[in-house]
Amino acid sequence: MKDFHGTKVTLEEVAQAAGVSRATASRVLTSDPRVSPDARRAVERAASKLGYVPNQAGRALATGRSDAVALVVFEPTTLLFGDPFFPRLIRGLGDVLTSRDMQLILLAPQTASDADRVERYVAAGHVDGALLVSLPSAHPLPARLASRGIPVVIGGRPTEADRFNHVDVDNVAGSARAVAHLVAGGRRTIATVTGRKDVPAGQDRLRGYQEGLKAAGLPADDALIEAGDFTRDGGARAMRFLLVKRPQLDAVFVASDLMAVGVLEALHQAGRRVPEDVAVVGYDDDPMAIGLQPPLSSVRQPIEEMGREMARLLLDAVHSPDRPPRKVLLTTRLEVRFSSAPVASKPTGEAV
Amino acid sequence: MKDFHGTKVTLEEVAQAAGVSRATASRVLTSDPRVSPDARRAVERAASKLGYVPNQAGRALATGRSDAVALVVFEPTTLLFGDPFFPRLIRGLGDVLTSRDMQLILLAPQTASDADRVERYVAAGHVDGALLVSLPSAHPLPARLASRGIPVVIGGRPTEADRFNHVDVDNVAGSARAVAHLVAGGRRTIATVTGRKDVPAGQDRLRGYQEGLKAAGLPADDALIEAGDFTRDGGARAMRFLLVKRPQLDAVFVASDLMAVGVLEALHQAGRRVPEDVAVVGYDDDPMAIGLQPPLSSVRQPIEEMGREMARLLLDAVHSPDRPPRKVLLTTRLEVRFSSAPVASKPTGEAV
DNA sequence: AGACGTCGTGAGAGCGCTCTCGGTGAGAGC
DNA sequence: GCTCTCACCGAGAGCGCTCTCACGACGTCT
Repeated sequence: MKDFHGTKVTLEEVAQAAGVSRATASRVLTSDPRVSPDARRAVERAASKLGYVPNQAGRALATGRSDAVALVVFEPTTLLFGDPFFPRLIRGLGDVLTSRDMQLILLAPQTASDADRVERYVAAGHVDGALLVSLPSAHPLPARLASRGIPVVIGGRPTEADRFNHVDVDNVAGSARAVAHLVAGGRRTIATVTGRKDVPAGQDRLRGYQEGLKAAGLPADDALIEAGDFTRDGGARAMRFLLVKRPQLDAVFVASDLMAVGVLEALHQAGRRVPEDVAVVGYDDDPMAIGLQPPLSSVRQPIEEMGREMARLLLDAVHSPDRPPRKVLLTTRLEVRFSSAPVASKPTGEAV
Repeated sequence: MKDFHGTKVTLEEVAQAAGVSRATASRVLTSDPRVSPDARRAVERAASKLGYVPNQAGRALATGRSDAVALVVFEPTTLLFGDPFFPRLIRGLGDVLTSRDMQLILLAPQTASDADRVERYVAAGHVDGALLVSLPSAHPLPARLASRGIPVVIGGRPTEADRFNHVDVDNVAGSARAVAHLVAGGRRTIATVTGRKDVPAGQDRLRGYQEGLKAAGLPADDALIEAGDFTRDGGARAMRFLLVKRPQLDAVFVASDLMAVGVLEALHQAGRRVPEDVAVVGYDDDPMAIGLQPPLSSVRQPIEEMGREMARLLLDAVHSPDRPPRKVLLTTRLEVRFSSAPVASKPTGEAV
């Protein structure tokens, strides 16, 4: 069964060993049904005896496909590896890709020249299509790839939403839901620490917050909005500003759990109790949320599902290139924990 | 300059547009010096005008090389993405790979069948060689790949150390150094929380601890050794056991920073002050070490350098396949912080 | 002036595979 | 007994590239 050679085995040799032509051997290996059981068995035995593995380059050249897709992540590697988002996304992608025997290739361009490399890499036919995530807004790459006829799927909301396949999480609805929950818990002065305003997720979560307030009939107040940057320290800083500007606030919606850690610290330092004085809801449902003091309520995104959906969209696009771009919107779920427990004094049932 | 077509451009078309033969065009693109300036210019202009990108499959088939290497990580994706080791390793690898215009392909086999996939992937010529890290001991993959004539470099200490190229960090020396530092700080009853005994790093760090004690003339005491598992909770548990078995201990050498977090928690809960009552030194110099209470002394490994060295070894092996396996041992550095400050009462200068 | 590089070039083979096309033999249908 | 499927198979083209080889055009040396 095992091979003990150092030299490459070709299909020709397998065919010879099996006593058939190269064409028949190829048919067996591509599981073409038009082969007799005898021939099939002979080829399979010869292949396994010789330790044959089809040469990827030859196959790719003949078929025009590579059976691989690229996941292009526009994020510094340090962040990439710290962020629990990616293992979940990759698991989702893997679910559908491995079932179709396709490889996932991770590319993390760090610089502008890296991005050019990625374009060349993809255009060179290394992969059959590209999945793009955390794409800076108005980045030229998707249009470039599309102009080369390469299937593309974007994770998140792209700038020109209609031109490309994309799957997004409904950040607006998720955030509005979080605010509604705070309102239902008897909170009335609800602040927010936003994400970066230059990324769609940041924008959408802010919009959701505003819509949530409006839906509850609460007044908009710009002093209740403070910009964060998706970092822990940024969250702490924003929270300190909020406490100065609006000391009477009784709840905060934070656009990411990482920032929420900073928020909790700042509240603790300021002597505010959570959730008695101030309720906090985060976003992302980071695994650490459950371990925080107090355990953090958070909006959970269906990341695995997002991965699965992205992979499906891409495979469809590879298979039928002329299909118009599609958009998939996934819904979130609010994980309620102690950090947003209702105020004890005031009755809960006022709203919702 | 920009292209505006959806169809693939071939070298033939570039050659035609430039008014030269395919051979000359190819020479330009492979930067063969034997081309006249005129022809070179013409080809370059035609290529950029048509947005030409060489087809990888064609090139690979003709050259037998793919200009890519695989980084095979035997680790669950969740751990992979949580571990600060990998971004540092990848940065180091990238340093030398990108300078040679080679791609890094990340493979993270999760199951036994995934490992088979990896073997096939590599054997199919997708990559010119493989870098293997956190390889379970006695895993068959390196031998399998080697028998196929595929260059391999292992990160860490492989089971059959002499058969394969590998680069390792001197865990023994690093651990011994940490113990020496504790001794120099006036500590005399030094415990250790080990890593997993089934991985080389765990074994070596324990050995370094033992050698450090012996070098200082301190007695070996098995009750001062408690097995951890490289997790935070495992560290806390091990520390609690140690406190029961040897309440008089005045220092702990912990085989990883993550476990050290648990150790610090357990010590805090037990009412021991760090470093006044118990000094602690960790391993890995995780970025969080500096943010702990108190800031954690830790053994820093030259991970980036390890990556660079691995890449160099692999490229050498790709270039000259018959070279015998080489071994590179890298040294560590001890980052001294407050968690291992010397005891105030006893004078420091007793040893070293 | 002839012999001998050197330089730039094109023709063409060949890398390992898939896939179309045409052919062969066995069985079904008349 | 003849044709007509139909299942199976082999020959061979061709995917896009690199690289060897041979060749013409110069320059140089004797």
